[in-house]
Amino acid sequence: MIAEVIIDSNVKTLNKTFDYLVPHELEKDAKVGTRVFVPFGSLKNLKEGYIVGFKEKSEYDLKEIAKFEKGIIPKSRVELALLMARRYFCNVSDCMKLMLPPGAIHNRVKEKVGQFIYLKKDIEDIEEDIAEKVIKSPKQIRCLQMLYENEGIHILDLEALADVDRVVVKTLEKKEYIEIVEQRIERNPFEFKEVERDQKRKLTYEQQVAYDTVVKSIDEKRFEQFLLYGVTGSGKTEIYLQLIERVLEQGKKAMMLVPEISLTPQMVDRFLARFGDCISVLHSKLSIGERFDQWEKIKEGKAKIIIGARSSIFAPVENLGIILIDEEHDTSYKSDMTPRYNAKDIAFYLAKQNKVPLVLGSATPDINTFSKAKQGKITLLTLKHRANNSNLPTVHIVDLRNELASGNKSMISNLLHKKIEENLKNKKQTILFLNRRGYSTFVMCRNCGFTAKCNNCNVTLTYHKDENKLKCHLCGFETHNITQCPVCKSKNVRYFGSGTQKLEDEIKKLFPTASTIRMDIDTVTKKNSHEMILNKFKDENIDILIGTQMVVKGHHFPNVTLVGVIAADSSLSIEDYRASERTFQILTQVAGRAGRENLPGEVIIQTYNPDHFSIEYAKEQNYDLFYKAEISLRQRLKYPPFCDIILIGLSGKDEKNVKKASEKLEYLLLKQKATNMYISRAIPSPINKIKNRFRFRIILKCNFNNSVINNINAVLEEYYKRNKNNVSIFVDVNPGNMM
DNA sequence: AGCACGCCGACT
DNA sequence: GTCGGCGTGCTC
Repeated sequence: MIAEVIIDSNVKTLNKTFDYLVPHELEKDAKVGTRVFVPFGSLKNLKEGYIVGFKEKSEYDLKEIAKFEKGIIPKSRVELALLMARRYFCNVSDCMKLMLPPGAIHNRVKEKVGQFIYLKKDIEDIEEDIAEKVIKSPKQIRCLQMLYENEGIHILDLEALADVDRVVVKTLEKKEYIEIVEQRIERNPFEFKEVERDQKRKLTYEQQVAYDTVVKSIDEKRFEQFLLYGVTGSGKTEIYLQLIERVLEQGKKAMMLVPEISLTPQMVDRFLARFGDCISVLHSKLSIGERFDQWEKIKEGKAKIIIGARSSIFAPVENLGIILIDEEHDTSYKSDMTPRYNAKDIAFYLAKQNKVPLVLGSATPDINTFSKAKQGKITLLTLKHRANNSNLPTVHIVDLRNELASGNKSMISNLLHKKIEENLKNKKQTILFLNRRGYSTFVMCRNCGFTAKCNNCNVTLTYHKDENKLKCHLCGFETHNITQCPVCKSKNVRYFGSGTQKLEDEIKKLFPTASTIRMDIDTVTKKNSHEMILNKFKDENIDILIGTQMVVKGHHFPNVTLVGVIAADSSLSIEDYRASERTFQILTQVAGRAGRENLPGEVIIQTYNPDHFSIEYAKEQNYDLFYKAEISLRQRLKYPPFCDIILIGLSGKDEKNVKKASEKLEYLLLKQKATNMYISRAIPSPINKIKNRFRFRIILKCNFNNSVINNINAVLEEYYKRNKNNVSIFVDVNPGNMM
């Protein structure tokens, strides 16, 4: 028996299978997807690898597989990994890692075991011993009596409950009244949670139509893509819940992806309330051990519903009945690390394979998705009305140019100031949104023009006032703040560009009596802290919440009636063809935070571009008009969805080497040039140095299809065959950001 | 990536 | 003679 093995390595020249003999006695353990350890070359240590196939004969002089590991990757996932490697231009082993249980890569995660206590004698016998004073110690008696009701309790819980020491329990063990048994514990992230069970809600007519359409595809066991397009509050989640219920009734499982940030306890609670603990949640806040247990629960088929962020799409779920992607426009579905996959593409593949529906939901769909819906490639299901009939908030646009002209230099316009004041008086809450953390975005010497830059990256440093430090937001570099210019020694050093810290400072000055809370990466650090801040804001009725991106999503605060967008232009000015789309989406979402129940909401958007269409249509909260304007622009400029953008990035420590490498690659690409492909020159990336690595890039514009995939793979192969240098290359298809 | 191999100059 | 520098090539 000969196994084809993929070696665990990200070295490009090793991205192929190697043949190994399977020892006779282990033939039954060898399956596609088995993790193995093999002797490789002249390496001292065994190399990790994965079996991806078998063959009868081999032209090589074969070595034997040295070690097998029990855990295997399902065959279907191995196939997926092979496809992904080709499509995302990376090594198979990079993709295979996504399919492994969490923690299986570095620190070996084990099943968690604990000591559990069982009675070894009958209760009557024990009571007799107590009566006859065979045991006298009150602590021991308390301990035993506690066990009458709680047999199988964890040792720590017993100690706490009976208020006794470890020695007491151990003594009872020695006297053979109890036994201590080692058992596996499932690390349950829902522990201590008691959620009231919730009932199915009656669907509105619109919801019912959407539900019925998807159910048809479920019942007919047929792949179909749906876009559930509905404004905030139109009841998308209720449809998800009922579709999942339908799938469960048929004995199948459901997978739902959500953006990492909206994977909040409130959302999970809603699922727990409806379905109990047959759900499995995967997200970054879980410990590796907890994630490992969730993975096992899925593998064993105990989890019927899997909810998780991007990487959960690879969870080993069998017998899928539906895949749902909530907030499908969210950028977190695209990975910006190798493998640079898009979870939506993977979901599409899996749904098709399993012949099940794929439901994408959003209030502000991705332009590409909506375009497909318009073309009929995706079935469009529209929810026009808010299920609770609450009104959309009133949106005001403030032209910051006028503000400046009238002498207001603060970050808060006169209108926003007035509205905050009113809100404070009425004891209503306010959210202020500014998508920039820190105090000032850059520090400059007014005398000679020197700006403080990162030592390792070609970017300006951000001033953080609370630590009095300058920080690099790309690599984490920190240095002390400067008050004197290091070049010309002038003391005329000034701060420019305002972040959330400065905003908080200003608010405290303008409204000294108001309570504030700030939420950005700097305040969200410890476990659950994101949630803690939001709960504090809600429960303690804090007047003003100041925050970045993360305040935008998925929460509803019944007492928030005012939302202020401090600088709507920050997302508009980025060098990305999706700048308008991002701006519209974020403004619409942030507006959705205001006035959700019976209270009318108001939104104030401050901008230097009041006439920009993404701001205008965000004011009207009119996605359809925004789409029309944006799609015609994209068509004219030939941007997605009218073509795909492939970014080939090169980086290395030696600038000359990287430049040379990028030019060689450009040459090879031009030589192999497929028809209808635009190939840019090899040029330095917009940020040409990150973490001391110089960066060059080549951009391709074309229709990304099989022949393009073959083409690029062939070019890369030729490049790697001829070049051995310290330049690393990545290929990103429709990257999440263009920097 | 690692590691061996091989070719070449320097040095006990 | 032999030690070690690095360029090249292979890993089933």
